[in-house]
Amino acid sequence: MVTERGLQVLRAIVQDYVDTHEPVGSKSIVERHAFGVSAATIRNDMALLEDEELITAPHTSSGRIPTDKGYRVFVDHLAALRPLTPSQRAAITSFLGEPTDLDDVLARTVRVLTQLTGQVAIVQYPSFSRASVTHIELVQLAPARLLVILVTDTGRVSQRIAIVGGDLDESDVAVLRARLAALITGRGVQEGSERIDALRAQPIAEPTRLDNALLTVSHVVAEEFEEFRQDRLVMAGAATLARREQDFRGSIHPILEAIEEQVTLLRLMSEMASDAHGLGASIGRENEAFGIPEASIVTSDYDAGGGTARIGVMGPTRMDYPSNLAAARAVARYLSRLLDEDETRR
Amino acid sequence: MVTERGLQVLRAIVQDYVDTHEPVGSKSIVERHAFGVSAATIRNDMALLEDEELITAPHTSSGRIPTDKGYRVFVDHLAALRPLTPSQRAAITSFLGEPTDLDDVLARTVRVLTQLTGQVAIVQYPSFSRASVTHIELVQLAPARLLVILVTDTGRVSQRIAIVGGDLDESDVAVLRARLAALITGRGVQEGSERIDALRAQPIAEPTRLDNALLTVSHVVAEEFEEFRQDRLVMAGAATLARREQDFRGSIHPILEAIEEQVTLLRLMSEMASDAHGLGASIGRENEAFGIPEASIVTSDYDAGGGTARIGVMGPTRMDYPSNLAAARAVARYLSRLLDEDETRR
DNA sequence: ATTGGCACTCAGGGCGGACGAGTGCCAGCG
DNA sequence: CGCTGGCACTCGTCCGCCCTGAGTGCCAAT
Repeated sequence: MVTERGLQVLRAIVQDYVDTHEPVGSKSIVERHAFGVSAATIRNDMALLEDEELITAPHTSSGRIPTDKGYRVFVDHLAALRPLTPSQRAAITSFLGEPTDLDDVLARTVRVLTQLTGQVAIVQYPSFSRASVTHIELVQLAPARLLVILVTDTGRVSQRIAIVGGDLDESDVAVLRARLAALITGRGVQEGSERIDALRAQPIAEPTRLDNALLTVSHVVAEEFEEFRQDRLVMAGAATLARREQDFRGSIHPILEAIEEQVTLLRLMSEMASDAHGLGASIGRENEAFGIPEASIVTSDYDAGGGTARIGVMGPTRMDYPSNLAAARAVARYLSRLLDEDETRR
Repeated sequence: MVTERGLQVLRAIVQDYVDTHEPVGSKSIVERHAFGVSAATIRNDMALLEDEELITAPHTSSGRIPTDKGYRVFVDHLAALRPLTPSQRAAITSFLGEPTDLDDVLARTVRVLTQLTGQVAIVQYPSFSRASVTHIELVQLAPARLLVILVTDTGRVSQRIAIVGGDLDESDVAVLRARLAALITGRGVQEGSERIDALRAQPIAEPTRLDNALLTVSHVVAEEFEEFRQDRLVMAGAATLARREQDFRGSIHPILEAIEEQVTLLRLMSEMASDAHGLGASIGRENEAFGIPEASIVTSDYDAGGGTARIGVMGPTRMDYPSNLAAARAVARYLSRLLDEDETRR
């Protein structure tokens, strides 16, 4: 059984290892931490920790490094979030500045988060599945080309081009616009999407030119709804990975792949659990199914327009969890407040 | 003076070095290439090439590697583009498939290019500075919030939110829309931008509520014009860099930085010269001012809506120039054709 | 101009010993 | 019973050494 002091030893090992990037020996622990016991005692504790697979020795006569399980115990029970420095807080406020639109806010957010942590930062877009459509607009670009614009109450705008079969005139477009508006404005994404699908499924005996156009456009609208339903990510800080090359034992290739793929990370971010404070962590091998078994991600939930989404930090398993969690939480809080103001002002 | 055979030796060195990633010795040259002379003769030629700083020896008794200058001579005088294999050609057509809008086409393009070359691919958006505005649309999201949408004849759509001082009703929005439309539809980006600036500079003695709103909105329009004037890039294949880590002597950090910065690469891509065939290359230290002295970029121009833009491939100085140039050219040609069809069909 | 020969250089690999950080274990102590 | 100092042991790392081999530059001969 691991004693209370044993856990403190684990904490010390995690902290020192993250600090120095070198296996931690019993002697250096008694030097750097005031345990009030001798190195031999620490060694006994370490033997127990090793039995529990919380730490491991890279080779027989070397210090110990935490296992993934050790990190897990550390973040769950031992980590006290490291409060941000005043200058870090200042950085958040000044960086985020005056927001214009959602894209802009999130772009700034991801930059401030990578700047604070020195790691790859990830920001999940608020889920739009609960959003509702406030406007649909058709703009005729050419006789047979319509720009289809959807706007939701969460501030997201999406546009897509529809190429209809035959040429339309202005009144045709007006008719289409009115019909679609009646169908989906004020509806939630889910409901709107269903109504569009129903419309498209409905067989028409002798479709007019306009019916065909309506079908084409509603196909495009369905695609846009599909896009709404998919969450999106914005990321920054990939360049910081190069500095941490040797932290990823294999190579940074899987990480860069994951960044480029997005979809994988999206799933990972969505599936992670978060605690009562909205914080979460997924450590090392826990991410194996996502192709990045040597990376950890810490996340913090934030509120956005009724729903909730996540921001996170991705780095080597051997990252500084307390600092990164604290940074994510601070930025998430600020972001929630910002979006809330935005909401009320709207 | 470097002889004709000397240049052939340079070509052999470049080819073999790119192939093997190891310094090339005189003996291996006579083995792999049918020069019909002895190794000693090749050595004499190599000594001359070294005098001209076209090749260099990493250490006293080792084979030679090309210098940046050597690569330059190679691409300018010695490189015959390596034709694509049929399966590569097939990949281009099948990947690009049926285009929907510009964003989509370019996203596919960049993916096919990174897939063909195994390097980082870069696609420059067509320049919109010669484009003209076909539509301006205002959508009222909230009493004091307008979504301002601009559409150009090159198919680009931009949207931005304007927050006006006071609340507006529907007729107010209609007035604004009409005034702005009269001002800029049909105008080129340059001219439209000037007219907007003129409007904003015009002093108004007693501005009405609507005048103020017009000013705010036109400010947003000016920002959108500014965005049009800035070119954009889309990139892919960053993950391939990890495989090539040791090719970049220092680290891949500067490359990742450049990818994340975009602005630098944009300038680099814009400033590069291209030859009569629309091909260009910027090699190693020639990119020093852009922070990536160990990378090369090869580009090919493509035609898009009257103007011309570039696609390119970025990789280590020691890249396979003939293949990459050929791939860029093939994709650029296909892209030009695609956009041309698109244009005529519009 | 080309070539075969030859002495020379030097990076890289393998080997062995010294070093030292760190461990496990044990007997003794409070 | 937990803690401690001591001690033998392990093993990775560093350093110097030598050897090998690829490759060079130079030169005299053709």
